Amino acid sequence: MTGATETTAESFERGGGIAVWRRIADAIEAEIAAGNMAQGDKLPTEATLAQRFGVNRHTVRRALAALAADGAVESTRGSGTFVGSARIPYPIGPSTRFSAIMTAEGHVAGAELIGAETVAASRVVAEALEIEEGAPVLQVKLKRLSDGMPVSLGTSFLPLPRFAGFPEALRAQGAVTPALKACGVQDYSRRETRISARLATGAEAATLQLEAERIVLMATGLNVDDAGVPIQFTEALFAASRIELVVGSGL
Amino acid sequence: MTGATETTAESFERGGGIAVWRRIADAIEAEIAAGNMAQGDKLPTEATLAQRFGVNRHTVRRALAALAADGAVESTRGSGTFVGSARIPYPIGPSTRFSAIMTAEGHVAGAELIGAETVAASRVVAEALEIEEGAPVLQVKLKRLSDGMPVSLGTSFLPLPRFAGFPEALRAQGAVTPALKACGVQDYSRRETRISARLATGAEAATLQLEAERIVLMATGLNVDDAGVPIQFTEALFAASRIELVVGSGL
DNA sequence: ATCCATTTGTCCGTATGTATC
DNA sequence: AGATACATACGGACAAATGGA
Repeated sequence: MTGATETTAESFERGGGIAVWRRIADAIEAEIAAGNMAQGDKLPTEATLAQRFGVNRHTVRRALAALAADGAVESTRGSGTFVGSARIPYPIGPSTRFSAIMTAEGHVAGAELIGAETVAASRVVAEALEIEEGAPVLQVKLKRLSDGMPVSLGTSFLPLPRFAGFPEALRAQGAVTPALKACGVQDYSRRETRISARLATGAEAATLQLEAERIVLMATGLNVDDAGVPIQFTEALFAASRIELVVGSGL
Repeated sequence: MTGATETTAESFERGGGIAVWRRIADAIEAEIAAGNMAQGDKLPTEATLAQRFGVNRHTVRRALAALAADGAVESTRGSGTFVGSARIPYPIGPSTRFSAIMTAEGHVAGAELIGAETVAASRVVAEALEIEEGAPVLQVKLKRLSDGMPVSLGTSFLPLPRFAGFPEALRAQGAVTPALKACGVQDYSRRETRISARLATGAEAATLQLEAERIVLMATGLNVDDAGVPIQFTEALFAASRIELVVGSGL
């Protein structure tokens, strides 16, 4: 941050078209991108930055919040603000297997069943699974971990009665693929994935161990068995600061 | 918003574990998701919401900012805050042609060349294009429009001297595919795409006609010609509020 | 075309809570 | 225990854009 210090004393005045906090955010980001700061380096304190840029501490906070949203920096109360770390690549394709992906990347994969209940299929779910609206479906929520850190929060809908035994099998096996196999699905593949991005809700941020106001990538998709029959409509949430989705190649 | 009004008078007190602004954001979002409000409907004013939830106007503003980041709501100064609109699906695959996608969706496509200059290849670009670091490459920036509204902001790197005539061809043709054809590329395909999400920088927000602090989807990828030779390393930015990326099927 | 009330946008200052060191 | 540092919320002031009178 030393480079920007001297030059910015006069340049951050109010009313210059672009908001002051935005210019400060861009300045800090540029400093990081320039390679002046490495992963994990501690930024100056908010008070210091405020003095440096000649603004109120809240104006600096707004800039830091923008950078923290996508993981460029990470703030820890009582400790400080630090330069964020790189994202784990996460392949998306016809055959996406969480455990396989993570172990291939050198991480320890894990899945934790948060909840399983029978609900009536909404219009969207019914259309995807090619069943009637209102028909009973199994809603499964699970959290996926990499090295103990939650990376994804998934909500799946599976048709009943075919997958009535799925939750128990998942609990016993600890992973989705073998649990599906226990329900008679030899193999399955992803037909379509839709990717969007938004901010995490309060509950989502809590389960993903994210601070508030963090960006999540939302991937919704449909899995079909080897006969082409829809078996699972999924919505997976990824912390944008930890994950990067990879599409293509021979996946 | 009428449903939440009566029940929330007492429930938004400070110090309840989750931040007040976050609970307000979730409450408003739930109202919208419940279908009580349609696209384009006007929300109550910030002052009204503040009074309703029994908090300061700034606390409401923080909640609305979170909802505005991903397009759930849209605020206009002097006018008010409105429920946002749906996203346009954007297929990503081996053969992604912007014009074709947009016209198929019933929109009028357009591309505007923002800038073209010769730069030295960075490490990342050089690796992707399989050339030497520091070798001259053509950097092309272009804005893509759908119905006059900017939807994507792309930065491409093309090897030189092969594509020296690309900018002129693009200006003449108005679209990428024919411009590449003018450079001798009969056909090309996408080898890999990496998708991440972050907040737009000040400059990006300006060119995309986005308010500050909006989420963008970033898709970086490599295009290769029919001989498998890398011809274009691209980074495309999409406004998350306007676009939803679609992967898969027979694309 | 002008004025004016309304409404959102930006920034400052202050107070307090809470986690870390 | 105390100092430090980030998190949340309040209040005030003014700017800028809108829209109706």
